[in-house]
This record gives sequence, structure tokens and C-alpha cells, in this order.
Amino acid sequence: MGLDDAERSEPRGRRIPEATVVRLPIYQRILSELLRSGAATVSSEQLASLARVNAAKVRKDLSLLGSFGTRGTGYDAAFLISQIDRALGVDRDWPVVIVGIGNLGRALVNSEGFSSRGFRVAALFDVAPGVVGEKVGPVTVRHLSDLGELAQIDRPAIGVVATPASAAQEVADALVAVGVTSILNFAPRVLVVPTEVLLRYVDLSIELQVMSFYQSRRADEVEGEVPFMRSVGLSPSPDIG
Amino acid sequence: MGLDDAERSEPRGRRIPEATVVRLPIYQRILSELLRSGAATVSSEQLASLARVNAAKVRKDLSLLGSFGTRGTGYDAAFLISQIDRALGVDRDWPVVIVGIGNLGRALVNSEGFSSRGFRVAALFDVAPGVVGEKVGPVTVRHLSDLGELAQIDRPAIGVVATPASAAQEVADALVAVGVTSILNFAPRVLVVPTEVLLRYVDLSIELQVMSFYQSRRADEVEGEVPFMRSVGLSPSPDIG
DNA sequence: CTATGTGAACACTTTCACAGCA
DNA sequence: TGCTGTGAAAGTGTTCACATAG
Repeated sequence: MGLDDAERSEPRGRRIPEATVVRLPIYQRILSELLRSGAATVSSEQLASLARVNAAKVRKDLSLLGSFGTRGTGYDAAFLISQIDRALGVDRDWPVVIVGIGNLGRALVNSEGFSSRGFRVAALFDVAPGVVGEKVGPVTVRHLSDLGELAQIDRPAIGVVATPASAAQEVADALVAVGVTSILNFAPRVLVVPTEVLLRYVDLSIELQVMSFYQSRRADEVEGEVPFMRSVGLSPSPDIG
Repeated sequence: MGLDDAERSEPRGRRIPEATVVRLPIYQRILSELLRSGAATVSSEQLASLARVNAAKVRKDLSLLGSFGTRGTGYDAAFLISQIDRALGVDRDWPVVIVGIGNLGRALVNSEGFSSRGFRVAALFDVAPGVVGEKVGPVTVRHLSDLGELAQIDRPAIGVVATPASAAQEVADALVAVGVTSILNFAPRVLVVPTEVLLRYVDLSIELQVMSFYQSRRADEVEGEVPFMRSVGLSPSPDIG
């Protein structure tokens, strides 16, 4: 349908397939934990075991970023982390706005994996009088009607919808209207947004249903490796949209 | 490594591929919403458009459950919902325990897509004195040390880890010890559990990193269809550990 | 001798295109 | 005529197996 079907530009390095992209953040997390526990060097075998995947897959994934391993030794954890960051584009400024500051929104704001991974909470929005004006973490909650104003000063790249289902579409529309091009939807509602807007879902009931399936068909699985993952500090989410 | 590599048993119907399994809950949600808004019948084209996938994919996915469509008309929404439920195994009793009743745990308990999809909150656990004994939704929070006791009466199938990262592994070990075979981890920590235990991650930072990648490489995408989804009422999660 | 990096084989998914049924 | 259901083709992703480097 559309976009410029031209050569897929890669800032540096090769083109990274979808399947690899969703695994990189996991390797990232594993590496951080290993590094924190004192390991300087990691083998594809170790990474694979912790990520519950095949070692060849780890090597192939990492080789897409460049040849950063040392034969006979493994990978330098710290260096590999920086390379994955670069590949994922998290070594840039990604202002994120969160709309809906209920339990979920608060959990998101305070979640460890948020600021720690280079994402910046540009603003929090809600509409409830008791919530607007409240300080959550280091940020004061603003009324959703201020969204346009904020967007002019500090255009948010990513919008997180953490409202009740009933408000989700309206909020998504507002985010799109101010130029947000990636939406992460935690509300259990199907959203309709323009094709160019990247939309991902994070939904407890969906994840539970997938688990239900595998629990029902435990025998189908070979090696315990299932789908893989999607994640947002909360729960896996589908790319509906 | 292991399991009985025998014939993949399918209660009824054919074997459902992984890729399809993660889409079924989304079709499910779309169908519920369409049904609620008065549609009795749905075409693969409509479903595809709302799910942001190709119509042929929808038809192939649904054909794996059986031939439930009517040529020239489409699918009966209500009937299709029941068939998807059956395929996913959600037409059974799935007791779920949630450990960690902070903002995230509360958001999960109260999330719409929870009870509405046949999952039953068997128990809530925490260790903080101020939280244990509190009533959250219809359930009273118990101390984690009661887990073993609960498991003898009402063995939970699925355990949800919604604790801080520092407690996650310990909680996972406790869940495994009482026989839980599927764990949904919302804590930003890599978990190590036996191979037979199904483990999925739901993690905000991971999801944001995936979005960061696509935001950086917007031009790579053709048609706006990206990964797809994973979900848990909260956010997408990877299948790590 | 260990562990990476990768061509080539294999497996799984998606998409096409159209036959067949309502 | 309209839309499903599905072989067959095309496209992705995974795993093997081994040459290669440290």
C-alpha cells in the first residue's frame, strides 16, 4: 500500500529481520544482568540458555549487528549491550507520553525498565480532577487537553494508552492528531489508527489466552521453546491495530 | 530435550501453528467488539482490516479451526467466538494466582479482559503487612507463605509475577514448587525455571525498545504491519526464560 | 581446543490466485 | 455474484554443520 518501497536504509549495519528485533531486547536484559553479576564475557550458549532459544539463533542474531564476538572466548557483555542499543535505536531521545494515570499508568511510570533504558517520560495525562495536578514519580499529571500544547514544544514519539477501554480510541485519535507515530495500547480495546501509525498491544487477557492454549496442548511443544516474547515491562502484547 | 515427541494430540480439529495461536485472541477481541456493536456476521476482510493483517491470513487461520464460514456471507460472529475459545482452551477452568499486589497487580486484578475471558483469580499474594489482608476486587490478599496451602486445595494453572524485579526469581521458584506450569512474568528480570514450565514475559521496556527500532527504521515497513502481538491486558511480552 | 560466524538445508508462514459453495 | 477455503508459490526464519579465528 504504500510507503516508499525503496531500499531499506540501514543507518549502519545490515537489515535486521523482525524475528531478531523482538529478541534483541531480551538479550539486552540478560546481558545487563550478567554484567551486573560480574561476568565480562558471555558465550552464545549462555545467552541461549537464559533466553531459552537455540545457540545458533543467538549467534545468527548477533552476527547481524556485526562481528562482535571473539572466537574461543565469546562476546564482551558491555560492548554487546552498546551495539544492541545502537541497533534498536535506543541511543536516541525518545520522548514518551502516557495517557491514563490509574494503577496501570502509575505502574508504568515507576517501572524500572523505563528510564533505565533511555526512554524519557515527556508527560503524563489524565482527565480526572483528582489526578490532574498530582505528582507521579518526578512528573506532574496534566489534563489531556494540554496534549496539543505539549506536542508543540516536545513532540512525543511514542504514546502509551493506559486508560479504560472506553476511552482508548478517543485517546488514540488525540495522539495521532498531535503527530504521534507509535502507539502502545494497554487498554483491552481494538484501536483504529492510520496505517502509517505503528500500533502494538499489551494485553493481559490476550497473553493469558495464549498461555491457556499451550497449557492445553503441552504435548505439542518440543523443548519448551514457545512463541517468544513481546514485552513492555508489563505484559506481552500483540500488534493489532 | 525431551517431552514425548509423539503425535501432537489435538482434542478436536487440526494442529494450530504458533503464528496462528497468537492471532486468535485478537480476532477474538475484534469479534466481541463487533458483536457488541450489533454485527451478527463478519467477513475475513473486516477482521483483517481491524487486525491489520491480510484477509487471506485470516481465512487460513480460521480454516484451521474448521470450516465455520459461509461462502458469500462471512462468519457468524458469536459462533466463531465460541470456536476460538474452544481452540484456545479457554472454555475450561484456569485458576490464576497473582503475586505482587502493587499498582501493577491491582491493575491486573481489575483489568476487564481478565474475568471476562474465563480466567479465575484463585488468589492474590504479597508479603507487605499493609497489603496482606486487604481486599482487592473481590479477593483478599494472602501472605505468600500461604501459597502451598492454597495449591493443595485449588491448584493454580497459571502464576503471574507482578513483583519488583528483586523478588521475581524467588516468587517464580515458589510457584514452580507448588506445581504451577505456566508463568507470566511482568517483572523486568530474566527468570530461570525448569524447561517444562511455560514462561512468557510482559515487559514495558522490551516493548518500547521494539517500538524504538521501528520508529528508527520506519521506511523498512511495508504496509504498516509489524511483528504482531503478544499481550496480557497490559503489555506485550517475550517468551524468555 | 573452544566458540564464533555463516552457507546451505530445512521448516514454518504468508500470500496469491482461484475453485467451489451459498 | 460474493466470499470462503485451500493448494501451490513465494518469502521468512531456524537449525545444522563446519570452516575459521583466537
